Amino acid sequence: MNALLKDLQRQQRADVFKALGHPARLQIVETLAGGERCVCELVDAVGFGWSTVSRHLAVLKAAGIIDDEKRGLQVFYRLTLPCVVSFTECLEAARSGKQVVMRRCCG
Amino acid sequence: MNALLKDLQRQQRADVFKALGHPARLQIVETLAGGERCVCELVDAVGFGWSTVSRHLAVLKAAGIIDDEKRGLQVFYRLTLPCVVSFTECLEAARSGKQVVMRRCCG
DNA sequence: GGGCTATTTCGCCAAATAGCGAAATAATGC
DNA sequence: GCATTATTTCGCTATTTGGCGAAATAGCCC
Repeated sequence: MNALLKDLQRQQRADVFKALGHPARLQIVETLAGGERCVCELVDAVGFGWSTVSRHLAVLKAAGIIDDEKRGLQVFYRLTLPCVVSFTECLEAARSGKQVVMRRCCG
Repeated sequence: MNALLKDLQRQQRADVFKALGHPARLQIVETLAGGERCVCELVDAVGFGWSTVSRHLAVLKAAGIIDDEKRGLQVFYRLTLPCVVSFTECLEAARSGKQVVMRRCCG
């Protein structure tokens, strides 16, 4: 396989990780694990200003982790990569030394 | 559960993602998936200077993703969270639309 | 169209990150 | 102890990130 293509793929995967590498964005993902939410609910959940939350959402969306849909005045966000949640559970399990079987992949 | 404790846990998980959110570090993890490597091999693999690679390794180690062991003059690094590799495969599968069952968790 | 509400974009500043090369550290062999 | 080799730490600079509030945009209702 072409090395440049591999570099590009790696960069895209790195972008996914980078997007998840911030507590506020992780909390957004956690919240969305419970189903779609409008921005107002996410602002409540993470406790930052609207503009800040909006930019965090844009980062997650650019990485392909979430998706949005406008309905009326509100924009609703939802997880497109639910395996992220399985993986965070796996990380927690690794930290606590518990044995856990990872759930199904998103693919 | 205590909210501050939750915040701390979230920060730690975010640190894991953040550590993985750089192509050079992702390439290091990929390389280590094939077994332990000394720093010189990793420098070859990622194509940056020694000091830069060393700092990337420190970031990965601080996040608990890799571990090191000094033997003689060389320092060998190895993966402590191999599920990271399963997860990146899952991400790749999600991108390409393939169905994949995620392998066992690290815990 | 005008006013209201939900959300995003912009411009700013402070802090963190990523690269480099030089200097410091550590283990080995003479 | 001194030279050599492998690696890390330090000091520097350029770039990116993350917060904010103000302004811009978009949909709805009158």
